[in-house]
Amino acid sequence: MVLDSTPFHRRRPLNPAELETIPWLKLLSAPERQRAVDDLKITDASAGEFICRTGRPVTYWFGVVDGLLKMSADNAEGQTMTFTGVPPGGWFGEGTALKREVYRYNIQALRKSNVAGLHVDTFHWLLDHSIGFNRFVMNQLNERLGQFIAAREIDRMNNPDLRVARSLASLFNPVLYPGVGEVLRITQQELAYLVGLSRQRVNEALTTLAAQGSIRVEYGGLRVLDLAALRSSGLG
DNA sequence: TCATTAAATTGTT
DNA sequence: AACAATTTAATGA
Repeated sequence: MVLDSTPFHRRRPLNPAELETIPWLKLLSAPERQRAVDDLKITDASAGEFICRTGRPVTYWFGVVDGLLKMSADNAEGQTMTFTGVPPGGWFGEGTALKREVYRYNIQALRKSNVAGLHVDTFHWLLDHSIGFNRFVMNQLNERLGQFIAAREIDRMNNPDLRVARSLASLFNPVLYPGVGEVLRITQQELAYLVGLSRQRVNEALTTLAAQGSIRVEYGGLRVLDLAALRSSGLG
């Protein structure tokens, strides 16, 4: 295993199409955007590769341009607990970047992904200069708080169909993950890793949800038909 | 561009 | 966990 905590030694500038996927860029003024674009870098992460690890000092604020990442942490018993998946359009680590501390979780690529990074110094410069950026970060923190509260409920649920439904609803969150849109590119195996169920059970749950009309199962991905139903199914 | 082959993903047991 | 069926990606003419 490599000592580097990020694959960012292979970084390169972003092309225009990749810049388009970054939701907060359009909230900045021209000079602010210029500064951000000058600093932004992108890299390929192969499946299984770590973007950042627990305990490493914060160097970048990260965002998913393409692919799928997994956020997890190791507990005292040495077991890995998965918090959430991070699909395209998602930016994470702002809490840690704010405090310039160390990463409190591992971020690992579930499959070959493109990950963009903004240096933590530029992150702070934007916080000091851009109201639009501050709004974005505040909104982001608030939305994620709601997501983690929902995640606690998911953990308590014993019904696998509901677990899958709620986890999917999180991944389809248009505020946190604006790059996802109608179709989420995720295999049933990847979803199984995130939810903590077997692939067979996930397949069964997806079939049930499809029969209810809230999603459609496609090869290599899922299409959301009724996000509200995913969020509230099983509440009566 | 098309046909063939390999790889990935899904559905089922 | 293993298997067959299906879909996509890769290859090369």
